[in-house]
Amino acid sequence: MKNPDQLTEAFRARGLKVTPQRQAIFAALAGDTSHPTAESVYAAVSAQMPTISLRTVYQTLNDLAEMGELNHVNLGTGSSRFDPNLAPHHHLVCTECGQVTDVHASFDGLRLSDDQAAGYTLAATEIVFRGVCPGCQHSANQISPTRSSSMAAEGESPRP
Amino acid sequence: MKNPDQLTEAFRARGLKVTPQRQAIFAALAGDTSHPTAESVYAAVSAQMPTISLRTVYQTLNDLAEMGELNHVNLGTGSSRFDPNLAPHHHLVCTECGQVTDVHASFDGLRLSDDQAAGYTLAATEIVFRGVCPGCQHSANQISPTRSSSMAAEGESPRP
DNA sequence: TTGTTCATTAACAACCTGTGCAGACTGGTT
DNA sequence: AACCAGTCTGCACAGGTTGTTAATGAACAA
Repeated sequence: MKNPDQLTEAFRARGLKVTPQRQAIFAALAGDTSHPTAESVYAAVSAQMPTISLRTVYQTLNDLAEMGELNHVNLGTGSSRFDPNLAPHHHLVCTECGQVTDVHASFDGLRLSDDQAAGYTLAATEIVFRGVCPGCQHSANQISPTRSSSMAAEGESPRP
Repeated sequence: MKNPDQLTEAFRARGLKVTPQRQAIFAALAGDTSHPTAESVYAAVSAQMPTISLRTVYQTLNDLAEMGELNHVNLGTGSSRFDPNLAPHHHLVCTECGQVTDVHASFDGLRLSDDQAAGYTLAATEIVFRGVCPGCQHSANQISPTRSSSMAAEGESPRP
């Protein structure tokens, strides 16, 4: 992800204003590798700027995604996640808690033949590995003898 | 997907009753390769059985998914889709209309090394190819000179 | 056949994620 | 300083999905 100053430039270059709210969001995203949801970005920014609205966070994240400064990923965990990591990579998703981990690996041979492509104009290929993260493996062993309810926590702390 | 009779058996085996509603849903799913949403299953079944409730459709689809007779897929098209195709396969998703097409191809070399797996216990690997389907390519050329609004139609006919 | 248990329906309400909107406000420029 | 396009906020609302409740009905075991 670009650093906050670069994002500031990118906004200015497009005639978009650089407000304190946006800067706070840029700062919250910088170096975040947790694939945050809009809610969790909101939580992080709210700590510094309690008056910011969730609406603004959504708006800014969408702007960033539209500008290509952020990837909008949907991994079936219930809410969209935003990935500041622009390098090509794939994801490992915990089926229990929804945690997402980057997989830095490139896979060759993922090209579709013409008839497999069924006439589609291909734009992107995403690979999602699903499994149980180390944390949930432990919880499963220690606490719950049966299968814990799947993806209840979304990998985030509960909202107030 | 198993045929309706096999699903009937599977339900009985679990002590679940086989009601006309459930049978109608089984029948609607058999041979459906369109990755229907709950709504569209509801629409199909309603044609035969107008009194069935959407709630029952959701219930039965979830039951089937829980039993492993159906895959619950979320491809970021706005609503969950249900895939009766149990054979290992991947998906091609239209970024414009949300249409989903199966890709019957197996890709080797998709194994993660231990450190790439980051301690996860891996269960599944999904590949999603995104692009524009033939239908949307035509519409884009013929009707709208600009980019049509993305995924508005969900690939289904509008609801009454 | 009967009885029990489970399923369905209807009509809501609730929930969650995400967006539309109106009006107040402000960054950046003149 | 003043202006205006662009922003922010708060609220309402929408879409998808699930929970509830009560009353009715039907499957299936005995």
